[in-house]
Amino acid sequence: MSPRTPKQFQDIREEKKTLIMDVALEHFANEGYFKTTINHIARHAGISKGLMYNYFVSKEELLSEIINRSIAEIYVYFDPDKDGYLTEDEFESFVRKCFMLLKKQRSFWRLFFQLLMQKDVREQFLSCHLGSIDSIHTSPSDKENTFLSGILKSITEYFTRKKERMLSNYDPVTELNLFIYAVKGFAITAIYMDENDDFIYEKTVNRIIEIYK
Amino acid sequence: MSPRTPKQFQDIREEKKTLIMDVALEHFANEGYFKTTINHIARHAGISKGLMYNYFVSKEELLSEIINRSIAEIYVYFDPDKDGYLTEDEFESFVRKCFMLLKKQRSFWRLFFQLLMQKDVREQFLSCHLGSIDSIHTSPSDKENTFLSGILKSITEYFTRKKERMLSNYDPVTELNLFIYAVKGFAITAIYMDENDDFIYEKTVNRIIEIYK
Amino acid sequence: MSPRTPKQFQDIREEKKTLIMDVALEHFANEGYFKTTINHIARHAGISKGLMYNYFVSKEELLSEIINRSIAEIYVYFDPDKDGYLTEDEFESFVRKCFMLLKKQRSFWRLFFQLLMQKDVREQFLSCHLGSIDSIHTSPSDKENTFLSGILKSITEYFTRKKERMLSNYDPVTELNLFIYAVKGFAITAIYMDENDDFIYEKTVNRIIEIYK
Amino acid sequence: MSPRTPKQFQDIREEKKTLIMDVALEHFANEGYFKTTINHIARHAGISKGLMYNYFVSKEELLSEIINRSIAEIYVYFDPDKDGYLTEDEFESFVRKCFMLLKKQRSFWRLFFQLLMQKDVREQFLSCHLGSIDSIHTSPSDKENTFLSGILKSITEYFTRKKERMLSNYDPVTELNLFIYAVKGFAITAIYMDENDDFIYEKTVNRIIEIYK
DNA sequence: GATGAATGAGTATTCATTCAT
DNA sequence: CATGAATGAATACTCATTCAT
Repeated sequence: MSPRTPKQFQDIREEKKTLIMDVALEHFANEGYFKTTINHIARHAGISKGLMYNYFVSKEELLSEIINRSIAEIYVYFDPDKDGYLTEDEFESFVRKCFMLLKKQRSFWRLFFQLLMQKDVREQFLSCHLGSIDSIHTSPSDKENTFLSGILKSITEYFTRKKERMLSNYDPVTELNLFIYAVKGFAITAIYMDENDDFIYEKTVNRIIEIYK
Repeated sequence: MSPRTPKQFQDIREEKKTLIMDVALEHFANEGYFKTTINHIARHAGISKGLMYNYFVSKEELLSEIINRSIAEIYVYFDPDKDGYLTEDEFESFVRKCFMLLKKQRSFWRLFFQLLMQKDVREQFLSCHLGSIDSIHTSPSDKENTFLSGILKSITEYFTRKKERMLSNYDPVTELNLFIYAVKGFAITAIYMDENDDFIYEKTVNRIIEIYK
Repeated sequence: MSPRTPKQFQDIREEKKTLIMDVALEHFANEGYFKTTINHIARHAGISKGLMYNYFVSKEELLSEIINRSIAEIYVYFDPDKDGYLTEDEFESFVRKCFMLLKKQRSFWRLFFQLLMQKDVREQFLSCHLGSIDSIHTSPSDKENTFLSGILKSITEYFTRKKERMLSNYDPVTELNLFIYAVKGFAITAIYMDENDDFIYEKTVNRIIEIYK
Repeated sequence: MSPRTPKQFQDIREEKKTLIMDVALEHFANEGYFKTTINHIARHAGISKGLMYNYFVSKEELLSEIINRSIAEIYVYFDPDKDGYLTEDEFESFVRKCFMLLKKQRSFWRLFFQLLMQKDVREQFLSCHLGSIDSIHTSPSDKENTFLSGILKSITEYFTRKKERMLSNYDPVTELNLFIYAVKGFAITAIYMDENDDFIYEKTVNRIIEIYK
């Protein structure tokens, strides 16, 4: 009979928000952001259309929050308190973490690459995160982006250092790029593979480390 | 001012169809299939909305024909009258052709990867071509697909043969996959790079050949 | 810390009701009845949406009560225990009271004229008060409305009597109307003027009295 | 069988646009801008909802165009090629024209005053026309508005000149204002009176001219 | 009393597609 | 062939109102 406490309200909100975002991510990832209707999300989340707008001001903001949540997860995962220097073992660990994240966030990466493929969408939702995750190629100017561009810098240095241990015709930039292409290529392949095919992850990550460590 | 022959009519029709498809492809690739309206395409093609439906029964079929046209181009490009055996030089030539096509059909590949990223769209438009272009990973069952899966078979054999010339721990499947990942990763990167950056194409294709030939 | 008496409860209720009505009136008047949301009012009144419905059964009734309250204020202001006869000084006093009320109830009059301008709204909320405040013109049939139509009758008589002191071509009805037009015209102008521009009130009321007394 | 000519299309468009605007004005004026739905307008205009958007980009723009059309009518009516000087006969003619317009554009004026009564609406739709039509009181700063503020200036001068022919305590500004109040007051009364009550128009305009000429 | 989560009917707007001319 | 007016189903979003706690 007594009214809910603010804490209870907070909990309900948090829980529902998470539920909606989870459902929405799944549908955005599978059916596509544009083809997924608010109606559809609401129905699958077991709530009314109106409630959606109690939690998110618009479909766009729902997408935005989903992206930010996943990006934040990545940040946490990679422990930003690194100095810039990457040892060989740290490089290996970094690569393994990338593959781990790919598995953990399959749906997000499906959504991510999907958005990446549309000019205006990419500008609206991803520009603030690109220059980092998307890799060096698409927007080399955004280097001021601190966290992941920091990682990129570390890897670049790693490849430069590696050159000294290698043959003379070794071009660190091309090698770095190829490393990124391989990871990217695996990424867009893996996000559509059978979810439980751990074997190919293992094989791929091991071979990539073997080559580029 | 004699009346046009049936042949001329046919030519005009073909020409206009091509024009529409060109304009549509450009917009589909840049703004996205769903965000591009028929109206927009018609206006940019300099024709009326109604006429569009004289040439294509629906937006979907327009997309379908665009895809088929590009796929056909690829078929022609790769000379299907090969036996299955790939020499080293033929492999190099094949890789170079892939990169060539990537440049020639930038817009198509932008569209292609965009569609690939949405489950129902991919099923509707690409399933008949996948297992081939998309690579072995996504739909390994479509092996009956004759032409490009033939190429895939050739390359698989190529990598298997290569194993015999290499170290003992060499796994031809992983190596083949990595090769595909690299090409794919470069592809989705390149389609958004500066159009005229030939340099990076050159460097990348050379290094890939160096590694995998 | 003794439990509150029923009287205290009643007072608290009354106080809160007044607060809500004050806030609502302000927003209705400024942003418009339709554009003002219950949410907005509740937030600005520092209460919850749900509580609103503890005090008012609907948005419409909230409006209704606001109107009635202001009308009641007017009733009180004009001392209904008049006989019908209006002396010149009483006429002057009446006019000054009208202008006074205009200042005191600016927000209400803004709301009032706003509602007046929409047919169905006027019928729903104002019809029971019209024929009086709105003036004789809009609904001459409502003459049974006792209080303010009584005032109107007094003024009509006043103008009729005045005719006898005036030139022969004097038409009391036209003169009365013109008097009402002037007051009305000033009203809808004044409710949007700078709140503290007393000067123009003074000048206008004096001149009107000068002319029509 | 032959296709429509551009002229025919132009005519259809013009006709339909006018139809829609006429219907919309009527409903905006009677039921209110906010309460009038696009659906309602479409149904009463005998067209589909979608077609509305073929002619007007939004409900707001529909309103905007309606206002502009009426304002333009006013401009035409008042022959802007006047010098600034107003003779007594010109003043009379001006007043009669005002009353004429009031009759001709009853619906528009109902809409106009309705919009005037809501702060944000007034700013959005009327600000560009105010300072003139709305009269001097609401936005005295907009004097740069050329056409109707020109008229206002002429009338102001007219009242100033008139002062010289009158008693010493005559204040031209107050008198001008009272004139405007009377017209305004009549206006908001007349727009809700019986449409065919010409008599009261006649009486009122004659008396106003009698007083203020 | 008091809260705000939850609902759902309603609103403006879009767009592929049809069709009379 | 060619046009663009016309349609209507679908979509994102709003908001008064209800209700469990």
